[in-house]
Order: sequence, then C-alpha cells, then structure tokens
Amino acid sequence: MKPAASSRLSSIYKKLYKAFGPQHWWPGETLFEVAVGAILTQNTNWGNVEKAIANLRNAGMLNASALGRLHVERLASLIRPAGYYNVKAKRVKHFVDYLIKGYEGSMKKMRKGEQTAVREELLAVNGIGPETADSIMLYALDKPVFVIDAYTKRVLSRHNIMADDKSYESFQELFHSSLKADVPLFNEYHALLVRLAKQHCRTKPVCPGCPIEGV
DNA sequence: GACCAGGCACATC
DNA sequence: GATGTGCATGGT
Repeated sequence: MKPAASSRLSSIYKKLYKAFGPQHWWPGETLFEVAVGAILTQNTNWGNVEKAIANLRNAGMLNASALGRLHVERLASLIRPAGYYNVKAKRVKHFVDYLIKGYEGSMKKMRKGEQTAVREELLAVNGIGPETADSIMLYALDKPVFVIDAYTKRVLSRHNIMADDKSYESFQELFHSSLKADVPLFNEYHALLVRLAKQHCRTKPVCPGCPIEGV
C-alpha cells in the first residue's frame, strides 16, 4: 500500500531537489517586476514575458508611478511579445491602480500586510486569479502560500496523488496540510514541479526516467 | 503549419 | 456549479 499523500509530497520534494537542485525562482530585479511578471506570464511562455519586461525596463516603466501614468494602449504595445497584450495591459493597470491606492505604489508596504487580507485584496483585482495572486504572495511578498498551476496538477494527477479535476483550493490545501509553512520550501518546491513537468510529464501517461517514479 | 506555453473573465446553460 | 469561448505572441 502506498503511503499517504502528505508523506509522499515530502518524499517527492527531496527526490526532486536531489535530481535537479535549486531552481532560482523567481527571476526579477524588484518586487514590482516580479508582480508584473506574474500577470504577464498567464498562459504564456516565460521567454516571451522576458521580452515584454525588457521593453518595460528600457522604457523606464518598471515602477508603479510610471505605469500608473502610462496610457493602456502604449502599455499594450510595450508588452506585445507576452501575448494577450490588450487583456494583460488592462490587468497590469488594474494591479497598479490597486497598489497605488492601497499601498502608495509600494510593494514593501504591501508586504507588511496581513496574509489572508492581502490575498483577498489581490483576488478582488480584475485580472488576478488564484495562481497569479499566489505567485505574487509567495515570490514577491514572502508569504508562505503554495502556488498551484497546470504543471502542479499534471504532475500530481499523473502520479495518482490527486485527480486533475479537483479544485485549485483542493490542491493547495493538500500542500498546506502536508508541508511546513515555509517560504523558501514553497518557492523551491513549486519551481521543481514545473521543472519536472516540462521534462517528464508532457504527453505520455508514464514518464521513463522520472525521478519521482514509485514514490 | 499545428501545437504549446507558469490563466482569467465572462456568457450561457 | 459546470462548461465553453476569447484573448495572441513566439518557440518547437
């Protein structure tokens, strides 16, 4: 009989870390850049997001006050490589408006906020759903919130830990109840799951050479 | 030229 | 509550 899901999650982390080592997520020079990147990467390859971020940086737009004054059409043209640029320009604007109104445009002030309250605020911003909110929480605000994405669901379902039609909250609750609430751990674990999924769990039902096979 | 990539909101049933 | 659809670029 297989061990309980929670103990499997601990074993899987150890195996992944041993196999792949630290992943050094989330790339970003500032907290604000990490937050903007979280929105731009929605359903999009990170390489394309990097191009969009570079455009913003070259235009001097990687801060809340500059983006707050920028017209949405101009913003859309700058982030064009990230895809869905019209939608994402609005979403970035909504986030920046929220940051300016609530925290004077300061990610450091936002980081001082209480975890549950800040998460609720983020989810109330149009264009920020659970994954984007939690990416900002974990990777920009240092809050111990586990990020669930398509990769996470795929890996866990392929290894019969949880069915992929379960809700975001169900997956997140499994990680939260199985692991110590620790920011570096959650950071590394999520990045390792992405790494694993890209390498091993893409199309086949079983993954030859998978480092967590049999766990 | 398909197919995919670190989602989300909105309409409809 | 579940299901379907629009949004778009760039790499493989």
